[in-house]
Amino acid sequence: MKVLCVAEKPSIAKSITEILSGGRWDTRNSPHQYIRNYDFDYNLPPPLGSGRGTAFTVTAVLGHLMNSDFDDDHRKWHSCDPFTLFDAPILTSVSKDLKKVEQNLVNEARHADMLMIWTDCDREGEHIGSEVATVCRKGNRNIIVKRARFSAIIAAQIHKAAREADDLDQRQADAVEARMALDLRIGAVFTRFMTMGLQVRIPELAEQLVSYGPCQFPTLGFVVDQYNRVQSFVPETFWYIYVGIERTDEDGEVRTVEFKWRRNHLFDMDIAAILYEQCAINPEARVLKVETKPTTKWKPLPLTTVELQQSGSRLLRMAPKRVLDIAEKLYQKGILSYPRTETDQYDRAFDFNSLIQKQTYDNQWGQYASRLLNGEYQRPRNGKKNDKAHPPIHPTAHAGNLEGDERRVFELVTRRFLASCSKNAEGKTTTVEINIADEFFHTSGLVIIQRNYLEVYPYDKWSDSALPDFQEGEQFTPSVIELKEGSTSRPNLLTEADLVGLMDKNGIGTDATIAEHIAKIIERQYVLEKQEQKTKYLVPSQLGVGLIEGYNKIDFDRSLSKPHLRRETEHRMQLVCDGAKVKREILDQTIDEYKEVFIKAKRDFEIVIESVIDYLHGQGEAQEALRAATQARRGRAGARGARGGRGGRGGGAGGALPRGGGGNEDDDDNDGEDGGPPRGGGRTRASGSARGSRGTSTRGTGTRAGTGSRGGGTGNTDNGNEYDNGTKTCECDLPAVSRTVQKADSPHVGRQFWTCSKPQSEQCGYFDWADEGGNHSNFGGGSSSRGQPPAKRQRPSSRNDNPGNDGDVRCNCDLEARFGTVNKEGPNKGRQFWACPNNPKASCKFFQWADEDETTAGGPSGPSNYGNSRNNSRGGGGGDGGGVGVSGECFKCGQAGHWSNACPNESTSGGFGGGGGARSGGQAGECFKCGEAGHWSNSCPNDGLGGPSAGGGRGGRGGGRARGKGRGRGRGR
DNA sequence: GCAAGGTC
Repeated sequence: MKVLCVAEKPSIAKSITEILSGGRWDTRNSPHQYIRNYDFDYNLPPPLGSGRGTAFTVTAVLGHLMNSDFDDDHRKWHSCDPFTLFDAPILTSVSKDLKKVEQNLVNEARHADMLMIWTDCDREGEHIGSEVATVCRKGNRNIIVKRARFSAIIAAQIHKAAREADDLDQRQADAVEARMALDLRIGAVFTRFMTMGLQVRIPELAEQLVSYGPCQFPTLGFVVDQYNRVQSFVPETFWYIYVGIERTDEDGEVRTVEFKWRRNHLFDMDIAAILYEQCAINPEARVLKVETKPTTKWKPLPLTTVELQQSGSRLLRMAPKRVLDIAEKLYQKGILSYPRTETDQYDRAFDFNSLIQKQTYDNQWGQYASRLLNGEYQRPRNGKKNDKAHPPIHPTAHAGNLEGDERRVFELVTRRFLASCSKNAEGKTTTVEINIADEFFHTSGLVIIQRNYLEVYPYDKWSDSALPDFQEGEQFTPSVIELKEGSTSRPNLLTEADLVGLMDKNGIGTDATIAEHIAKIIERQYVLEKQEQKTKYLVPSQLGVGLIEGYNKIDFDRSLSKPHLRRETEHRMQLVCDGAKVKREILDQTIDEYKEVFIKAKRDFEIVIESVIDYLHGQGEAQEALRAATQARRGRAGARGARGGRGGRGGGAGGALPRGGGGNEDDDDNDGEDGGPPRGGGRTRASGSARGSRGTSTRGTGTRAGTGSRGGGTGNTDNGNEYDNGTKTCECDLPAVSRTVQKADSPHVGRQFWTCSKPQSEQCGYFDWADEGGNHSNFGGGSSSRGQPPAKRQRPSSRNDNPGNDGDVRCNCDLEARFGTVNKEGPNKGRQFWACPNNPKASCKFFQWADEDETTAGGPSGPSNYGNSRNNSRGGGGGDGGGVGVSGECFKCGQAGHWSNACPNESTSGGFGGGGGARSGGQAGECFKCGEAGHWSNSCPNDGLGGPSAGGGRGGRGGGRARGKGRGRGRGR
């Protein structure tokens, strides 16, 4: 009996060998330079083995073995109409550079009785496993194929996986096959169509590749959206009372202590002026409270791939892709752990000691490492993510001879590791509250008691700001009382770190591919990098904005530039994994939908062309602004013009985009270097001193929150901006505010969190820790109900805005149900419910009242304890207080549980479904250059006659959908 | 000349 084990990568093959062999094995080279074959005996008990020594060989592949492409008739760009690629044959073969890997498998399988597949336990791994099986059967038709499932490289699990190996899960492999086919077909169809369509019409683009991909386009969409947000921002003036007092501090130096107004600032100048006058007339201040509390600055969480890319980009100012590439190199050198991990918690048995020991030799952090070993060590915090395959990224050796960027990445990872093994920083915050003429003001100071992790982690800033002495009851007259004017400030463009966060949250790409997608849209010149002071921002190019704006003008049901289409694909893959659908069904359905999108895009492509031309050459305000925004870089790129590769770095020449703001890595308000994109448009900027202009509005108090996000909370996510852009939004759909835990006896004192901005009595109960990434949707976890091992490559299959749903209420799609409250006037107003989180088309229609026994609902699961945890986490009842709330009712009938376009109470049929019919549609067969049928553009007899007749509305699916647009985007100037 | 997902 001989067993051939195949892992997804050489490192895992080695780990498995070390465990199963008990440390004694022989090793042989394979035909491939990176792959070795390990031989040893293992006691594999019945039924799989005989219990006696079984000959084991462990080897590996290097990820996917096969690649797919179209057949010869369709591979060449001008050989066919792009539309035919929706249905053209796809050939799958072993990639050229992996032939030696294939050869090794065939050789080894020849002598084996059983193939045991040890690929990673996720969908992609299952598919790689099926490829391995296919190849091994070439060498041995009768080989028995088994699948070992393990969720961590831990001895007990690995032995168990070997003994209990079962079968490959064809459903998961099918789901991946569907994804591959869809990505190839859709990418090729749209890329060829756009490239050829734009090339013949726009001379500057004559050699430009204009690609479309289901990940790259939403990525570009994020950049354009934020650019538009910046452009459409209108600053608002506000007024506030400034109070300052000069005091002598402990060192005998006179300094001004500034007090903040409890009302923060007012947008109504008249009211502010009245309140100011009262203070000016009666300026005596009285100290109401002096309170000193311990405060903590939390050490960073263990490092994931996404975090590494974000913090590398932000702190080291390197492109995320470069950070990851370097980490990969360091991994191959054996000094960093595996750099692609979603895990931010360490296993219990993790050996911190010896790893810290290795760092004691460093001349920068060596001493600190020694101190950790001598008693200052504290176990790292646990994050919420665990891919069950790899630990957080950490140094595995000391490397004193690195240079340049390798050195910087290694230093970041190592300092982060040591910081995570340290104690939190501790300090004391003193808050002083005073009142002047019934207005309240406060100030606070910080005294750091123990820097702890900060000593080794200079990337986090926390500085002393001790206050002079104040006594409760003390009275004094401030040195300054002024009415000052300020204005809300423009949001920033996205940084690469912001974009990584957005993509991660919206399920675009995986931890390993996110950086590549960003690099791709830069390479395609959809996006430019713009250096402003220390920070590099992403500006969409004229081409990028032209494309996105052009497509946005076409009335698609699902925008090509938003994340929803990709999410839908993910969801359908899950349906295949769960057995609810078969591969063919989702392929047919998705391809039909994309055909429809394509037909529409083709029919209206003139709109896109004009949009691109407009942004390249037009004279409008928006066009000028964009030109100015990209000008600085163009100048640097010199004579290379629009095409010419990526410009280098360098000092930005300003450009027209106002304000960049410094990097936010130094932001003391942000615990750590994580954090999403700029928070809406709400930052405020003070300027000037007392001034007498008069306003007329009668706004209330508080910071204006700028553009916010997430549409109106009424559900249908087909259009608008309703992806997660990192701005925290509470259940009232208002921008959440950041606060700090103040209770001295709380274990979380000093920790920051997000909460509802309303007064306490009206709060919706929204809550989110600021240092936990703030993503309250459950990213994967047990992805399927069928008990598969957890996946390494997890991703969200849908959004869920309920902070309390920890997964115990699931809909029929096996997604975490969405929690909502009926807001519509009627008998059910205020009642809470669970519903399928999916968009209407894919919804399983699951619905369940939160206050009813779940057996009355159509739901499959829903343990009966859903009420407790939910209500607790939402702040213990108290009513929603008439806020906008999470609404989930149909527009037409007012009932919850479905959207208006799937309203069962609607008499008209609605016009969904569609399907079929459009396949021919008269779309195939015309030349791109002249629009005539019967020849392709490369042999166009009418060449040189001008543009194609892109319009015409030929064929296509008639019978349009009776669906309102309601897009409401635009610039809002 | 297209995509996205693995991996060295």
